[in-house]
Amino acid sequence: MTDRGMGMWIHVDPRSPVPMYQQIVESVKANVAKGILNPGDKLQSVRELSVELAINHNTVAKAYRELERENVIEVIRGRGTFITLQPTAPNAEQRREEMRETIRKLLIEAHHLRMSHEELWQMFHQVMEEWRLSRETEAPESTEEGEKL
Amino acid sequence: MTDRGMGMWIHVDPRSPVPMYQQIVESVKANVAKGILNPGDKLQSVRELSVELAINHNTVAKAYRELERENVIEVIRGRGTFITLQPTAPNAEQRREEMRETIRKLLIEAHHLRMSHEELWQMFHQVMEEWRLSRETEAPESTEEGEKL
Amino acid sequence: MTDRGMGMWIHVDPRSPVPMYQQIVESVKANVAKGILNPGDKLQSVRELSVELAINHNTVAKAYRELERENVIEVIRGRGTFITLQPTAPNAEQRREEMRETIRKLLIEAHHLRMSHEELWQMFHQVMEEWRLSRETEAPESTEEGEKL
Amino acid sequence: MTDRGMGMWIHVDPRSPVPMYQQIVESVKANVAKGILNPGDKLQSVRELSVELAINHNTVAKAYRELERENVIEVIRGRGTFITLQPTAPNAEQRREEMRETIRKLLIEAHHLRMSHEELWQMFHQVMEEWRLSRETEAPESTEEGEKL
DNA sequence: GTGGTCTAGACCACT
DNA sequence: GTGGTCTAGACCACG
Repeated sequence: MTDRGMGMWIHVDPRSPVPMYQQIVESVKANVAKGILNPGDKLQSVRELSVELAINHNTVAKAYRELERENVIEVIRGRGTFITLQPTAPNAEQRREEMRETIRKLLIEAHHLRMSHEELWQMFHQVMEEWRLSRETEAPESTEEGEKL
Repeated sequence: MTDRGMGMWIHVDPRSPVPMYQQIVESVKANVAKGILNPGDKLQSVRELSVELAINHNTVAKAYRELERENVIEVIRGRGTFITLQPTAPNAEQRREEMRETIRKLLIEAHHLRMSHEELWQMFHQVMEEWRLSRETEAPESTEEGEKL
Repeated sequence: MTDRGMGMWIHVDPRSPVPMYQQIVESVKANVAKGILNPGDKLQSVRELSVELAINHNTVAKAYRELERENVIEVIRGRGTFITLQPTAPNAEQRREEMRETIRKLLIEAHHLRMSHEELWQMFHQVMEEWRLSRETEAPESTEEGEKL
Repeated sequence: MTDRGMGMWIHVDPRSPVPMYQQIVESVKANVAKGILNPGDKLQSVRELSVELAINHNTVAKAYRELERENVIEVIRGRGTFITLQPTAPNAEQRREEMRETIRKLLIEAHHLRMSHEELWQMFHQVMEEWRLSRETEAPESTEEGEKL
């Protein structure tokens, strides 16, 4: 977005209880979902990203391996790592059930925060709108920078 | 719902990666949200519950401590533990923000599962309906069993 | 089978081109298939096995994680690692296709070793018989030693 | 099978975890086993094949070296590379033992996929039949195209 | 006690 | 240059 083309979009908080490798996984997936990272885009190498984030390369490698398992990225030997061209999500049904479970937890949390279903509904709506807007703003029409698959 | 009045509604899975104390916390909160547990209802003592679930009492104690911190239950010394009569949720604004963050993660996951926003919307709707129904079914009009505050 | 009940059945060759963590994975799966390790049996802890094999604990941990992903073992927090009671193999269809591919490679290799299909057939038969025999010999009727789930 | 006589039968996937040079080796051996390539047939030169596959020529050279080591092909200086006329497989006994080991691994995998020995047996049978059929279909009675040794 | 995460630094195979 | 594996040793959360 700013100086390096692809490289500015991941932040990791070492003090967070969520493991750093997982923060990386989530960051990459978020960037894909937002259209900041598109199929065929090249990611930084494990070592590059580890330097950028000032963390160990093993931690980045672990994140990349997990992303590969989820079919979000693919590794081309000796060339680097790229966003998968034809993504397919493994375990789709199981993951949908996990999403439902997450929604149930939101309902529980809403109850404890004394939010009505109406308010929760509005929150859904609002976040989805924000998301839609940010997608339109941040996603480049066509990336002219950065190597491609 | 069966033999003990209150006590049958918690299941804990030691195989789950989510810590057992947190499973208990979530179970209790779910029961409150569903109306199975109501303000003033008495909970089992730490020892009772630990026997019931066949787990270490420290684990149950940790869960109760967390629930107390969240103002879901209150301990009356010498009498026992009860669902808070006038619940107030601490850190409300922060927790609402966490809910928004959770919704954002759902949007990301939906993208990777190639779900449209329509479909996600339907999933929200469906889960909320199920929830409403189960509330009406499971929640006793008035609990006749079990000690009250 | 000799001194420690469960603990003698894994060997790992650090000079092999196949990664040590994968050798462990294969060893465990072989032991399960042979009936040496049965559902509910406890495995050595990550640290114990790493000492036994004189390798780093991270390597063992990686193997155990992979085995857990394949539903061969399950971790019970704070208690240890056990052979899954109700195993289910994920990605079954894909793995069957990989098996077919392996068989095709055997056909190719047989051709280059100038083996007739008849001879290959005999090799299959022979190995399966050996296997059946070793299962009957090595599998304990009931394990009296070692902790159980 | 189409335009170049010999040259269209190798596909290499840079995404695969198996090294590209080894994919080439396996491709060539598969073509020989299927009768698509026959003793005396000429292979493309290293440069030609590297252009065709759009990969580095060192990778192709490495594959050819491995094939030569296995006595599948032979290089005639100044004339080119040919399928060996009188193939002899080095390390035959060791390779047969590796085949047995592969079969053992299939037995283990079958167990974990909850396949009976019957089913595995059927899989063997089925793949061998498919193979036989494809041999009869694809193998030219006599190759009329392409240079010969 | 259990497994999970992380670091620092090494070596290797592949392209 | 790429990612993959391994070691040695540390810290943490959980039960």
